[in-house]
Amino acid sequence: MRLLPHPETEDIELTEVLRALSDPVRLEIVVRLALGGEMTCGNAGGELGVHKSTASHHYRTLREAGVVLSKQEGRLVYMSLRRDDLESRFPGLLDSVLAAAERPPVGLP
Amino acid sequence: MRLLPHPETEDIELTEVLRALSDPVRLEIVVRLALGGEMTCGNAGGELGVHKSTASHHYRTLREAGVVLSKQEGRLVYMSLRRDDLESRFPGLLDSVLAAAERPPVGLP
DNA sequence: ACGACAGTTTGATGGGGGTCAAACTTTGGA
DNA sequence: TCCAAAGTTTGACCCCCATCAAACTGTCGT
Repeated sequence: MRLLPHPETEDIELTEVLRALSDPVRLEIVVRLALGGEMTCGNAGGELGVHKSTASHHYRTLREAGVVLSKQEGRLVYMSLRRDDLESRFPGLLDSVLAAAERPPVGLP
Repeated sequence: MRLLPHPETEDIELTEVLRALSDPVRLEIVVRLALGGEMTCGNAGGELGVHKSTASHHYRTLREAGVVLSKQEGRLVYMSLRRDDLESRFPGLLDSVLAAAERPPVGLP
C-alpha cells in the first residue's frame, strides 16, 4: 500500500477546496464518495461521461486540494473523502456542500 | 433606484456559487459584506490590490452567481449578500464558508 | 511470459478567467 | 456649465483548465 502526496490538514486552503468542488464532474465524484465511502477510482468515476484521463485529472485536483485521500494498492487506487480533516479545518463546510449537492434541483411544487 | 439583473433564487446553482467563492479577491469581498452589511462597491472592494475594472468584473461574477444583490442609486452601486436566498437554497453553506474564511490561517500553538 | 486491466502522464486544443489600461457613462457638486 | 467621482465596458494579454487521444506504467490472472 502506498499513499500518494497530499497536503497536510493545516495546509488545506479554503479557496482551493471551493475551487475543487466547483466543477460538476468533481462534485459528482465527491457525492459518490460521500454515499459509498472508500472506493476505487473506477467506481467513483464510472459513467461520468468523460474520458478516463480526464477523470484522472479530476482525481488529482481533488487530492491536491485536500478533499480526497488516495492510496494505491496494486493496480487499484482507492479514494476516500477526508471528512475529518475537512471538518476540523472548515467545520460544517463539506456537510453543507453535500446536502446542497444531493438536493434535487427543483423544489416541491 | 434600479436593480441589476440577478438569477432567481431557484436558479442559483451550487457549482457557480462555489466557483464564485473560490477566488481570494471575491471571497474577501464576501467577507466584508458579511461583516459590514450593505455597502458600495468602493467600500466593499477598496484596498484589494486590484484595478477597479478587475474589481468590477468580480462584482459581476458574484452577482451573476447569485451571491450578492446589487442596486444602483445615483452613481453608487450598493451590494449586499443574498444571505436568505442562499440559506434557503443551500442551508448552512454560506455560514460555513464565512466561518472558514474569517478563521485565522493558523491554529493555536 | 503474455495479455488484459486500472490509472497516470503527456501533448494538443479550445475556451474561459483574472488582470490591467484606457475609454465610456452617468451622476453629483462647485 | 464643467469637472470630478463611481463603476462599467472593451480590448489585449497570459495563464490555467477541462477535454480527448495516445502512449506509458504497473499489476493481476492465466
